[in-house]
Amino acid sequence: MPELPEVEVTRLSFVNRIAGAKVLSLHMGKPLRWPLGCAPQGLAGRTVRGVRRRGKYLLIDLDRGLLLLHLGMSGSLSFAAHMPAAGVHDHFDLVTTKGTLRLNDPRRFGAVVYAESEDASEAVKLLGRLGVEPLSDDFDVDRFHAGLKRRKAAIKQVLLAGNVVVGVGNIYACESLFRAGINPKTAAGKISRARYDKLAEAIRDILAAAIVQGGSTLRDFIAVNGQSGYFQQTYFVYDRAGVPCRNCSAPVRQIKQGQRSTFYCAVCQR
DNA sequence: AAAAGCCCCTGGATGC
DNA sequence: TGCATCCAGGGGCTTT
Repeated sequence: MPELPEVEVTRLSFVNRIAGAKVLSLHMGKPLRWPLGCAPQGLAGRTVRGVRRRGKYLLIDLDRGLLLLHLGMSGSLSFAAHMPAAGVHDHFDLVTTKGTLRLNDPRRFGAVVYAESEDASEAVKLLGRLGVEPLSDDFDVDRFHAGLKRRKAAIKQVLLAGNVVVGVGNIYACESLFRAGINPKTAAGKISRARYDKLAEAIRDILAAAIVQGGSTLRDFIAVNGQSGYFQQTYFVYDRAGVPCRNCSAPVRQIKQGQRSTFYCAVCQR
């Protein structure tokens, strides 16, 4: 579920509370996407230095090593000084001196992986192929445009792949392409520099606005503070199949691209 | 190298 | 009410 804004809102909600805490214990429930990659008891005594985000991954820095955490489709984190007993979908608890960080993930597409450093193979395997951060200064339109010149795949799927720009999932890909007026089926290499300008701006604006609004609330997403997001109230196309386009009133279309639903307006997006 | 398909898994919505 | 089917915020891996 969680795309970049939801992951970032999650990070912001507990980073200040967990920083400086000492790890007391670590507990795993049912298997997640990958094994943890170390003995859980081996992390006891380490200190949490901070929490960073890279794409949709959260990086929990310890005084030695780090935990890479991914929420998959249905994962959510909570942090509390007094955590209730684990439920059936709670599959990871990091118990610290300041509270417990818990991953609830019904579908278990999420992951928690330990790596000795960001350069260790376990980390490189997950982070190495990731594209540029859309909210950083590195997200440069010239490179965005140039890097996609020879790509024949549909722009929607190029965005989703995450090896050019990270963090743009199904919702924000649909919304960004609508904002930029680009048909999601257009080959990435056939889009002009001027339109990439609009697309980059749309991605930045929409992601930033979604973070400010607390992310999207879908089936599973609730931020750590228990507040749900409000971004979904401003969808223009996502999950609006057949509903009149907010801009031109033509019915929003739903198609499949690479086993994922795409929503778009055939009039506004050409 | 790039593109397309295939999975992993559970639960909610819909339809008969 | 019960049961089958479809669909869902991701993304690594395998196959073309």
